[in-house]
Amino acid sequence: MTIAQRNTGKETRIQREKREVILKAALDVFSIQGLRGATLEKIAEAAGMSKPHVIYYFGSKDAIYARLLESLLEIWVSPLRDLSRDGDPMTEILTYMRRKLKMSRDMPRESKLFATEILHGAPRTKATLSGDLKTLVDEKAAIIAGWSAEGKIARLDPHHLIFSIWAMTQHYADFDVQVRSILPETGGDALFDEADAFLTSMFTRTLRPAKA
Amino acid sequence: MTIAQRNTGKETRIQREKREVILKAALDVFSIQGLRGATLEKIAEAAGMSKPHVIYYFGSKDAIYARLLESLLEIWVSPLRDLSRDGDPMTEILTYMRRKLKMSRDMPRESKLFATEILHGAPRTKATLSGDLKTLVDEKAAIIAGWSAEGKIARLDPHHLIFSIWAMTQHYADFDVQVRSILPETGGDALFDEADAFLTSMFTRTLRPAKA
DNA sequence: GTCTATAAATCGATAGAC
DNA sequence: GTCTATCGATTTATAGAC
Repeated sequence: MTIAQRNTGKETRIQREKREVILKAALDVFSIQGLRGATLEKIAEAAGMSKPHVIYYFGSKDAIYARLLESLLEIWVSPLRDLSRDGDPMTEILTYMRRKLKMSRDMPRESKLFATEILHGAPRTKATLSGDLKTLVDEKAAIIAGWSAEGKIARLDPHHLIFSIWAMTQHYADFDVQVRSILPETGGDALFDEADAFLTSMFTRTLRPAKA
Repeated sequence: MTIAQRNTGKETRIQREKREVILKAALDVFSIQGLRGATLEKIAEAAGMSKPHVIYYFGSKDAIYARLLESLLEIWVSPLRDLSRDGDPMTEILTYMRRKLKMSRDMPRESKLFATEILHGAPRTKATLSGDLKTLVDEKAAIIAGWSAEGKIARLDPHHLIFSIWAMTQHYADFDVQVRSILPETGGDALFDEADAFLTSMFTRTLRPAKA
């Protein structure tokens, strides 16, 4: 009997640490190979334990994948959640863009995992997308639309503005292989410094209200 | 013995049509399920023939996938190839963006196939990315840099400008499930009309040269 | 060329010893 | 809790009849 089956909600420190080692290893494998491309053997090897041991802690391969997605979702939307009606409009939006860009820099595997899930039709997350996520995006889009109406930023579709921030920041994580193949060798975080400068400039020009 | 093995280069009209039926079916399956998620059985079913028949025409599942990628690459970069030094800078770049957006609208499966390949590390295309594609992008980036230097468009990093066009146009194809989950029901091509308007506005403001 | 039947390999999950 | 050994299901690919 696996822990997953008889678990009553509590777990020891050892158990929690084991789970974290497995989740970390699984993220490495899933983010590059995808759900079907990843095998229990590769995950077990990356985690430094045997296949049955991995199953013992999570019950199934799908359960690991689902757990990863679930724990990722809240972190993933937190920058948008922090966008506040009370701040300076331009600062709020640029800060949101920068936080998303930093997440792409610091959590590329998480970004890829999420991208693969949506790319393949989001079978596990579709309900969340059209539920909680839509609610959050609509709420923040309304704030941005308000700023537009007040003339504090340019008039533009707030939903597509949010999409554009997602697209451009996540692009540097999801398609890093392509980006780095084309760009001259940029050591370390230089790529993201360049991206920050470019995106800051682009969104500043896009958002600046037309002269009255 | 399969056709793939004894093929000497020539093929009949019937054979070509069969291959195209299989490739079309394979694109449907691969683009949603990925390379490992797709099975020969699903491809055969979508193509209306038996599993061994599919193998008979292509030799292996991987060969179908590789062929799809290969035939996609040239079409995929053709809009960038057409960007001309001799045209009006703003028009050339906006036209490029629109052609990419139309490709996302009309060829979403191809976009997803390519996205998945790169996302998973581009094991089959990495050489092309850092070879032919890099050469092409560098060449077009130099044209854009020239326009910037002449003051015809704003000063900005031409490579990242090209990345931003890729990111934002392909986003509507690759992550359509997410986009459509969040946006109010927009029938048919309305989504892409909205995207066109938004991106035209965004890139116009970004590219407009600062007043002298 | 096209099929049914099946071989061969892979993989997720389980059994059971320790 | 952790392992080795292995089952059972899935899947790619082949054999061989027609």
